[in-house]
Amino acid sequence: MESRIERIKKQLHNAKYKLTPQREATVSVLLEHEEDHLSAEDVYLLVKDKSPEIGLATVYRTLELLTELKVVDKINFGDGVSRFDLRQEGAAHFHHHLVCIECGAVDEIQEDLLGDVEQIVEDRWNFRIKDHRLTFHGICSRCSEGNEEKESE
Amino acid sequence: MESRIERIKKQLHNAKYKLTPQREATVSVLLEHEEDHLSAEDVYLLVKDKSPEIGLATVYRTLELLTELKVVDKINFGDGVSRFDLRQEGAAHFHHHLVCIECGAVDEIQEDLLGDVEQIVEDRWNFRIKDHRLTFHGICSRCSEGNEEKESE
DNA sequence: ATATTAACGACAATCATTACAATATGATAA
DNA sequence: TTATCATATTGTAATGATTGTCGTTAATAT
Ligand SMILES: [Zn+2]
Ligand SMILES: [Zn+2]
Ligand SMILES: [Zn+2]
Ligand SMILES: [Zn+2]
Repeated sequence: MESRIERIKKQLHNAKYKLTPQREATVSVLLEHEEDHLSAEDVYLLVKDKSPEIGLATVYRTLELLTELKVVDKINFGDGVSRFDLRQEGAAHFHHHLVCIECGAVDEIQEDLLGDVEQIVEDRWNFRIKDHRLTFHGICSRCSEGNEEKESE
Repeated sequence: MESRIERIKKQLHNAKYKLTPQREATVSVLLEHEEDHLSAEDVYLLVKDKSPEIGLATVYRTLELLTELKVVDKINFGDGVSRFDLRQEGAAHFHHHLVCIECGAVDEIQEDLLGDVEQIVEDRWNFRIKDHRLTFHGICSRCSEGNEEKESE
């Protein structure tokens, strides 16, 4: 079976784009950091390790392109920077996020969970849903476990 | 019964802040545009009509303060600016949004709808939810009605 | 080899947001 | 009243993320 990067290459070709060395380096950084939520600057710094001559503008352009092709999703957690998240292969919808207001950790929820809600929205508001963004802000399991004793204060 | 602005004034006082004329002008602009989703710049321009001497920095600080007090919620629809939305009085949670990718309209969903989902997230992920952001992107009712005939093309 | 064109890299420009320094306002104490 | 202190404001400078420009490069077609 072909690799993930091969399939992304095909997606690019279908849309008449090439997988240049810079684009390949960028995609491979994203693949190596699938768990993370990197900003453009983060990606740039990581890509520079492989391809020191790459320019920041190219990274921005590549991320924009990948967003357009829905290879990545662009998301904003409210801290002034856009972050880029590889879309699960074949996933119809973007996954959800848990942002901890204590430690800043960002966890993912791959389960859809919104099926019923989306049905209601489509029906009651007559709105044709194409995409969504769902983020919960709160206290992650690690932070609340560590501080259980403080509850009684 | 006291007015909305009176109650906001009390909230400020409880937190040891004053409702200065500039803050009052800003809040009143927000009240007059409850349906809209204004950026800081938008608010600034509107407030200047009432108080031409107000500074942009003051508007930013006031919006930050109101966000802290949960009088307004700060939201980002992915177009590079933060927008500010008066929180429904007494609402436990922030309302949801429908963003039309055709015409750009932003509609609101005041219903909670997420009760079950939040219960699942709290239980399965052991995450203590404090707030959320839910936005659907798609085609609004007005845009899909107007273009029904195009479906058959 | 020459022309064409997509893609690059370096750097300038833009735009939202924040930081700063000087001034004003308002309450409190001498 | 006058001095003092804290808070809030203003205009402006600085910052930081993102986008635009432009001359160059690299791959492809003629
Ligand atoms: Zn945490
Ligand atoms: Zn994610
Ligand atoms: Zn529309
Ligand atoms: Zn709203």
